[in-house]
Amino acid sequence: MPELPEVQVVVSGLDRLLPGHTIIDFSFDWPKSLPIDAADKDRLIGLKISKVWRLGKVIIIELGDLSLLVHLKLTGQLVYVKAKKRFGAGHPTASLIDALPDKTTRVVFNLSDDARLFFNDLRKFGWIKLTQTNKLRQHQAVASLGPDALTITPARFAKIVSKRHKGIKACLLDQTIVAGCGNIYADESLWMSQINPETLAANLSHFELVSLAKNLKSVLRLSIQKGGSTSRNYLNAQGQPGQYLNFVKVYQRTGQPCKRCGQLIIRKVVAGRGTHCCPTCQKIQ
DNA sequence: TTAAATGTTTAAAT
DNA sequence: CATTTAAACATTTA
Repeated sequence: MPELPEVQVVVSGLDRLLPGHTIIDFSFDWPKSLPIDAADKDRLIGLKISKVWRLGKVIIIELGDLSLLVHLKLTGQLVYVKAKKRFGAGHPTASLIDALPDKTTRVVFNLSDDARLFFNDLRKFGWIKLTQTNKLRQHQAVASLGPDALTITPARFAKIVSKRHKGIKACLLDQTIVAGCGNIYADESLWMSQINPETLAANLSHFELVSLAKNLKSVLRLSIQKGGSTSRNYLNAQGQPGQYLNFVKVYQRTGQPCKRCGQLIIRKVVAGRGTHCCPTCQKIQ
């Protein structure tokens, strides 16, 4: 999925498009994508969307007293369609540009003014859950999230992370430590700060952790500015695709030269995820 | 055919 | 209790 920048891009776009629309009805063909019962379904009909925002990677569509929580996981997308206008982002598949619904469509919301919102999810890991807005932060999906990666101060990041006795990449991916970072931006920020992803967080210097936090924040901001990493088929409100993947330093550049020293980028599994790094700059082995 | 894919949760082991 | 690892979820593409 979509990490923080992609989620932020979706949220910003939808927050300009969805508020004011009422839910006329909706359907879903995969109950795990929208696990609600008939009573909950009735409660949603007729509600008006008030705003769209996020906590970590969880998208929140507020409908007054109720809210929908959306997690895109690895391959989820949200696509808004109204007449010829289309806005969507998430995993790069043809679903963002071809006719909808398609075979990855799990949920369709029919909205007022002939608008529709599609939740597509090829691998079916994503979900949409219903909660009361005033109990939002107690919902298990967001209750344990750490401070947001985009706004945490480098000093606070260093203080929190330095107490952890696990690998620094595992820390970056742990949403209870910092919320929002995922595999791409973990690799990118670790390369920028020249840190070995397997180093124990507690063994890193204060300087290194501050540097890592600064680089993580700057790469997240750059990606948001470029429309995220949905390189293929993401369309912003102006019909422009996400450009961030044109700027990656290590992610999916296995075998290509390091942009700092020329050594070939390697891939290894760290914290259970494919990890891309420069063996020289990041002192691997 | 095998590996890997922008994520999280859970069980089992250390 | 903290951490690590593997597996699970489900599907497509290289």
